[in-house]
Amino acid sequence: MPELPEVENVRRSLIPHLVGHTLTEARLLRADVCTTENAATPTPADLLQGATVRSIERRGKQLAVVADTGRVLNIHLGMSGQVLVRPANPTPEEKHVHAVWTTAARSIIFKDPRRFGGLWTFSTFEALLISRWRMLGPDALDADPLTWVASLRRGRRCIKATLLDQSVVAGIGNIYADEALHRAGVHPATLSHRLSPARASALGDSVRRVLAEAVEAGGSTLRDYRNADGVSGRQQEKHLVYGRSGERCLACSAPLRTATLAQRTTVWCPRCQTKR
DNA sequence: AGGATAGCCTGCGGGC
DNA sequence: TGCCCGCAGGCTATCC
Repeated sequence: MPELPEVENVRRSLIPHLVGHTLTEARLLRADVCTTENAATPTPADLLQGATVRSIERRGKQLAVVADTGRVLNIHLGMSGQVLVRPANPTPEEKHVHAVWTTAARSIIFKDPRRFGGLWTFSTFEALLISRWRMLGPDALDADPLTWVASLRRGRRCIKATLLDQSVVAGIGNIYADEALHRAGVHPATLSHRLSPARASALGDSVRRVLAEAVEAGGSTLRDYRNADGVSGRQQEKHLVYGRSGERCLACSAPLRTATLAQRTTVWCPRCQTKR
């Protein structure tokens, strides 16, 4: 569920708790959620114990906590991952907490029931860029759309699959793919190579608009998503198609259609969204 | 090599 | 009440 807007809100909410703060302790409670560069067992130092946080970066749906030592902790939330701020004093038993960091003022926990997410440690930011982030396309919000909009027209698969492909453009998940397609009037089953340059450009604009709007609304909370301070998002109230299977289109009142596309539940309006 | 598919994992809601 | 099943889905590995 956490897509670009949710991850960006986690990033922003973490900054006051982490940037400029020293991590006095880093504890890994479940070793298999964390991977190091050389596949060795992660040490507390790998997890930034003793370091001061310099910045928190994001690319697509992934975060990178950069320490003043140059070390980097890459966090991917997957489906159910959360980074949450807790009081400094010992927290009551909480399920599915896999890592805990301590600062002078707070504890920060990584919690992930479904464990589709994880942690990756790197000795430098460059090491992250040439390994895990090498397969990510440009960030859907931060990058110039000219760098990726033309790529939406490549391939023989449907445009929904292309939007979800993180190597084309990074940050779009199932929710915002459907929302952007509806806003652009593009049918999700349109073959990517059949998309006209003008429609690809319009779709790129829709992607950016819906993501920017969602960031400002604090992301979408369907069930679990919260920012690091535990605050829910409000963008789910603005969804035009996602989660509205069987209901009527808010733009034209035609019954919305639902099908599985690219192995994802896909909702669209058969009247507003066309293949050409 | 691009693209489709299976599998990972847990919680929840519906049906019986 | 309780059990079972289906569903949610980001990403990697594997296959075609």
